[in-house]
Amino acid sequence: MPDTLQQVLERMLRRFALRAPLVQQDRDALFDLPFTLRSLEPGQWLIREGNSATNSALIVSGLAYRHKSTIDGDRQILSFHVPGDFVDLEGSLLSVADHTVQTLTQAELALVPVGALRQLMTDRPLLAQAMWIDTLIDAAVAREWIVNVGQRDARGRIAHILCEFACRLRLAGLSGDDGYELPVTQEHLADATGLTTVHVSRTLMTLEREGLVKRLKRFIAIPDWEKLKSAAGFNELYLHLDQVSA
Amino acid sequence: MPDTLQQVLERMLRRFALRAPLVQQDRDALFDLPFTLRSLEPGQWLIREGNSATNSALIVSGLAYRHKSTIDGDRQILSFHVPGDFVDLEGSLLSVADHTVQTLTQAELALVPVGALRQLMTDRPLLAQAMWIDTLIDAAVAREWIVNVGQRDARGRIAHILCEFACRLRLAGLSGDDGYELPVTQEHLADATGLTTVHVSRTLMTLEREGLVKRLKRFIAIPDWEKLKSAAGFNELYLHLDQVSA
DNA sequence: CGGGTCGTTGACTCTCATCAACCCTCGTGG
DNA sequence: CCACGAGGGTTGATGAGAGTCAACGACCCG
Repeated sequence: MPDTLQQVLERMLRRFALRAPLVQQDRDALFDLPFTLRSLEPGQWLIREGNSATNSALIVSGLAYRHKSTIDGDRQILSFHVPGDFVDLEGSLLSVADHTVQTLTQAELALVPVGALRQLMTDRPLLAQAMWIDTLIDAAVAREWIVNVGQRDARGRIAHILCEFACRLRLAGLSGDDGYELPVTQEHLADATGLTTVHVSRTLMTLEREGLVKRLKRFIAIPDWEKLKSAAGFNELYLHLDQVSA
Repeated sequence: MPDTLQQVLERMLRRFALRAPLVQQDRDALFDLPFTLRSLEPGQWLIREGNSATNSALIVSGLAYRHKSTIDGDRQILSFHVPGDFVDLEGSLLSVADHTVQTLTQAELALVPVGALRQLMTDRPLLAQAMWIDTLIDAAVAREWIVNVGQRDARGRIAHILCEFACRLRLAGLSGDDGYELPVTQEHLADATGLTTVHVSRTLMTLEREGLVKRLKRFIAIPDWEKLKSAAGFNELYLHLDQVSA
């Protein structure tokens, strides 16, 4: 068992223990889940819209994202996922996926068969509750994204998504104090915010000129967190951090 | 026990039974949940952003909606809820609400204390799974809304939300074959779609001129379902109807 | 009858999309 | 080692879709 997998599992267990009074059997059952490690190249599919899932995936390293396409081929990104996230837990409960999940970078995944997950959910209700909360937070983030694309202008949208990345990457241990590496093209940002790549570029330039962010390739530095937060109207309540770390 | 409550409960039980092999104890436990019936005027609050919930609410009659406000006072509506929906199930699992829930019309609610719900979730894992699926569908709808505000133009957004209402109100038994009563102001539609009331008005007029909808006050008739669907790019997959009725 | 809420319409403005050119970087292969 | 091409990012010119401001009309209720 490679080191990082161990770390990710332990972090998950700590997270779950915050949410319900787990007993030793819960811990055992969680670690006894069957899984296969898989290493994927950037852009490979985990789930395809219209299919039913055979596995749920725990991200060990790398990033993934979910998206949907409209009839006329426009893509909307629905969420990004970081190491420690259980992607597509809903796949084990819903018969058919309504969206697609793809790796964003090279990634290592622990694939867990949905059958084993369902069994775990019925056998260990407290674990099920803890996992349920993962999906609830996921939903809360989705709702904040509705606000993002529905109410904020381009500057606010980009600022907001940068704030969200800052929080979530820090929690995943992928961010230093000075900033973070964001392995995402401007096209991804555009599809996540409902803007065009051209306008994302302009907006990032503006944010940079205003001193709200600094960039070095895809490394994002945030010189003044409070200023960026207020440009974004960012309120981290929706991340439910009390359910994620102590 | 008034007649409609009985109907709503039975419909809920049938829905849950689709999702997990419930046994008699599950049914009993569900019906033994303590609750208080409450009748609310339009615009009253069920949940307030920043508070923690003491009850979750099963809608017996009437409509409700969830929303969030940005710093500068813009409101984004996140979802609408119809009779039979369990609103804010997440309130029993998350410590603090990240959004507000309000009645849209006069409504009757069965309020269930979160403690009893949590107990039910641990005692009856299959019921918990069935309820979990409610929240997963809710999340799936939220993701489709991201697509709606992120990718579609005004005409598509309004057409899409009208399609969604058509499906959901029909399932709730609130729609005839000719159309449905939509007890929603254009301001609500605007806040749900990220448009202004002025533009919603214009867009509805356009849809009407095109013959895609007919209106009589707030009654919406859809002369040609296929045409409206295609104007909306509507694909009902995201509603996961197989998990809602047989 | 008067006042409030809701919806419609017009005139004007502005943000963001579109189209297009050009740049940089990096990997590949001759 | 350099040429080439692809992917990603920046910039400019122009245009369209939606926002803003304002007036007015319809309806409902006290």
